[in-house]
Amino acid sequence: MLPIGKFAKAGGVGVETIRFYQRKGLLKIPPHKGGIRRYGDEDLKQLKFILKAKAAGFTLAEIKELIALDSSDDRHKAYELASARVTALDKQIEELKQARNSLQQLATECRSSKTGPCPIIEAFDV
Amino acid sequence: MLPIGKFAKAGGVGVETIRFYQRKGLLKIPPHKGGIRRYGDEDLKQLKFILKAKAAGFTLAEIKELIALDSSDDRHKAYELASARVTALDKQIEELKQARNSLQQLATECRSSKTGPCPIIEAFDV
DNA sequence: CTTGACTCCGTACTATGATACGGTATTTAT
DNA sequence: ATAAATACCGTATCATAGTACGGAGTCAAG
Repeated sequence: MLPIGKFAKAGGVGVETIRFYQRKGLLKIPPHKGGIRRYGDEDLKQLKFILKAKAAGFTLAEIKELIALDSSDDRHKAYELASARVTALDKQIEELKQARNSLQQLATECRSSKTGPCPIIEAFDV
Repeated sequence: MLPIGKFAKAGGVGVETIRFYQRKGLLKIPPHKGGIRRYGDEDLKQLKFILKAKAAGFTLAEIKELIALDSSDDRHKAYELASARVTALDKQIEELKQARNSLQQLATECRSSKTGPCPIIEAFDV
C-alpha cells in the first residue's frame, strides 16, 4: 500500500496528475487510515488502464465512461465505444504512416543534398 | 482570389481558425484591396501544409518553425526536426497499433458473448 | 523530539488550439 | 438603394489536460 507519491511514481506520472484524475472521477480516493491515504494494486491497475487508454486516443471523459462500463453489463455500449475507436485508430494510423513517409523523405533529401533550402512545404504536398 | 470565408471553407476549417493562425504567424495576412482581404493559391497551399503537419503531430509552434525553415537554408535544422518527428511517429504508430489490437479484441469479445460485463480494464492489461 | 519530507485539500494558474462576441465597415443580391 | 450576408479586428471565452501554490497536518529518521 503506497502513499500518493510512490503511487504516482509507480505509474510514471506526477502526484498532481493523480489528484487531477481523482477529481475527474477516474480514480477513486482511497479511505484514509490515519491521515494519509494509501494505494494498492487495484488502484495501480486502474491508473495503468487510464494511461493506456489515453495512449489509445481516448479522452479522459471517454475513459471515465469505459471505467463505468467495465463493471456494468452494457456489452453493446462497450462494443460500440471500442469499435468506434478501432475505426478512428485505423484512420489515424494510416494518416500517421503517410505523414511519416513524407517526413522521412524530407529528412533524407535535406541530409543528402548540400545547398539551397529544403522544400518543406512541398514535401507535404502529397 | 477568395475572401476569408471561402478560403476557410476550401481548407475545411472555420474562419476563426484562419484568423487564429494569422495571429500565430502561421498564415500571412494578405494586403486588402479595398477593405476586404483576398486569399490565393499560395495561401491555400500554406494552409493545407499546416493542416497536414498538424496531422503529423507537429505543434503549431513547430509548424511555425518549419515554415520559417522552408525558405531558409538551414538544412540541418530541417533534417533534425523531420527526423525527430519520424522517430516519434514510429513510436506512436506502434503504440496505436497495440491499442488498436487490444480494442479490436475487446470489441469482438463484447459482441460474441452475451452475458456479464466486458472486462474492459483487463483488455488493456497487456 | 524535532526537523525535514511528504500528504491533504482547495483554489489558481498554465499551455494549446481553437471558438465566440460585438461593433463597424463593406459587399452583393434584389 | 437598401437589406442580408460577409468581412474586419480586438478582446473574451472555451475545452482539455494538466501543473503549481499555500497553509495545515502527518510521518519517519537521526
